[in-house]
Amino acid sequence: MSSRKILVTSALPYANGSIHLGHLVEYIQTDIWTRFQKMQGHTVHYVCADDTHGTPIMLRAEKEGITPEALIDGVHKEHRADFDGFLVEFDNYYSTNSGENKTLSQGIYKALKANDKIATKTIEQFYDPVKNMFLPDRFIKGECPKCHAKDQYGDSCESCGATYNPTELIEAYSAVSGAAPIRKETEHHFFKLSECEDFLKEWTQSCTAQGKTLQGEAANKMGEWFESGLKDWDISRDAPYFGFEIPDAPGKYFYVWLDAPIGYMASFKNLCDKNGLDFDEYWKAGSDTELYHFIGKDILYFHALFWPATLEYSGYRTPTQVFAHGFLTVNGEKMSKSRGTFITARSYLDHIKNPEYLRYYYAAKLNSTMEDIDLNLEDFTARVNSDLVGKYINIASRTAGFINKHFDGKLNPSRNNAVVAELKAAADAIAASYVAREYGKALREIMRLSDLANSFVADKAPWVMAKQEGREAVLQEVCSDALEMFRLLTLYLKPVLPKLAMEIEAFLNVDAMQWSHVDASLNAEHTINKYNHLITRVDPKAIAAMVDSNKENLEKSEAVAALVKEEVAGDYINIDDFTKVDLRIAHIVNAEYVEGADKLLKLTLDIGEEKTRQVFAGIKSSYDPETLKGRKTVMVANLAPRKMKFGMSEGMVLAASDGRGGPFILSPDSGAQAGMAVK
RNA sequence: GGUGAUGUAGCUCAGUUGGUUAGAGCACAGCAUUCAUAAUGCUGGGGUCGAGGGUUCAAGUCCCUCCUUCACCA
Repeated sequence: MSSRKILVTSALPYANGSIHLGHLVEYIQTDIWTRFQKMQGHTVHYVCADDTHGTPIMLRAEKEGITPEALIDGVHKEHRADFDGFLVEFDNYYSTNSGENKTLSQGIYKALKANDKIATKTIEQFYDPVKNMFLPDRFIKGECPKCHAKDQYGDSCESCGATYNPTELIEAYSAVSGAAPIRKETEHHFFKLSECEDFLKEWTQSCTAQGKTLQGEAANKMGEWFESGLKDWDISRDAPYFGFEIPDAPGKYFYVWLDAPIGYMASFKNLCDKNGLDFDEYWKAGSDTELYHFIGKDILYFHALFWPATLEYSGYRTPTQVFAHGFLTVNGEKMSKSRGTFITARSYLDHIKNPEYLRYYYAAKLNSTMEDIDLNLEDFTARVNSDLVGKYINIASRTAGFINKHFDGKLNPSRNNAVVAELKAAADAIAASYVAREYGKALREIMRLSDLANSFVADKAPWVMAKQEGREAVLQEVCSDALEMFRLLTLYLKPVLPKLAMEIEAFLNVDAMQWSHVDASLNAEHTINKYNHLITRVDPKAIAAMVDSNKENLEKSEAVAALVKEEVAGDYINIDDFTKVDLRIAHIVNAEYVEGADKLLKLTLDIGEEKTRQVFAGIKSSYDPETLKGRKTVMVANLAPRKMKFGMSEGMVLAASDGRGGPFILSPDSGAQAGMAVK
């Protein structure tokens, strides 16, 4: 067999949250595929990385009071541990916030520019005047223009499902600062996707030696997008932004979706540098190596349009195939925090422990289409227990004892067992199913074969032979044949159950299984080790506990959210919203003018903490600093610190104003001491 | 709203280019078995294949209309 060179990727998880069972569909799907290809003897590299850039990460880090780098470092460790826990075996798991990625992204940008595929255009965008940043749609909230639900996101209404532009929101506000966003012009960089239509039309319909580039459904979807016309792709964002600066445009950064897929290349580059692989062999235009991307159907647009076009026009090879899968539902419904079905990888590992149950179940459900798959928890228990424990493991469990006890572990199989022959004959069909990502089909066939094996044992009834004089040879033969069947079934299941397969290799005393070992056999005189029970049944109680614990985490916040929703019917907030604001009595230790500032005074406030707080307050028009010194007032103590032109502002003092005048700062009655909470 | 998908036994799903009485696993019932961490074998009950129309000697499969559920809409 000729060895192919294959590079495989899974989509990069965003470094903003934990891995959950929905993510795992893809990683398990990809991992099974790569493990299968490796068993075939091909050279396979499976790379992935954390997707680390963008506004949400920048803001979350700020909220937690850490640097974005510290945030993504922590998440990276967590993600790695989760993937390890589910036996997802990356050859390299990297980060998009890497030197390699920066170099590649900038290089690709320059190449696109040299190819006249970059344009600049001034656009108008929402801007947060308090936070001094442009706001992505999802950070603008307001009242739905259709159903008038409050607090809806800038792109669509969760209440009535309407979609609209953020400009249509009523009383829009920034989700970051709460300020009313203003519209502001800014220059953005665009990738001229509209000029790539001919190439993309051809690419999306193309076919390689390995099959069609896109699944049928995906190609249909492309057709739909072509029909509505390709628009240029906005690839820049303004500072502040956590990402890579665009080489010739200070203050402009690459949009996270530009450098994320390049992260595939960067992760591989990093692997090449570690292992002495040839990067160019895999990525140069016209490379005869193979490149496969596993993705969710939601990001098809990025991987079937932007990505191949980016590669094509920057002088790299394009993907061999893009494989999109559907989403996960749990018990037939979208994963839900309140139902406890929003299950994190960690929570599964804590409660169910064995990752191979889930790998098996997903595999049993997976096919090559973009259909959603359902994790039905009752079905999960029944299926894993019946298939894995009842059928498959049972074959060894019911025959190994005889070999260990009566023959000291020594085998003596028959020469031409019909069932063994049928199992071997199925190898090609099973392999074809794995290649085609029809894992469900592969497993159905494997379970059919398991039934045959059990049937064979039942038919021969070795337990009867064990009690009869002079039938030792037949007993040994029957049990040896059964174990040979078990060996073959294990080999077929190895891509799905790698850890169990390793344990069985040790039990059977054989080398690490390769697909070609189908043709081998457990020979006479081969000795197996003592059989220890290999897996136990799923405990329904553990499932219930897992669901409960996921509910628990969220009950509070969900309940509160539900409450808020009800109570906020008018223009009210509830007490929980109010208590989020930490108001304190502040003693004004010092107040001074700020050079260069028209409206600000710099206040030094004592709120009973070790250090005083520095706050910039826009009250210069009403107060002489000298008159403020020594006064007491009220400040918001838990407002996120904000970097201003003149330094950090670590809070906000309260002041009243409207058209009739102001601002007037507040004063507490005598007796209030610095640091007292106001509520 | 537009588009794409989806709807087959109580549950989870197979059903290749239309071709005998629509299949599997689980669950359920009966029998057998007792080697196997209650596992296994055999048998059985259970479906007007979302609804209605049409094409055809023949439709779960092709065409039309409607309904359900889901996703996507950069």
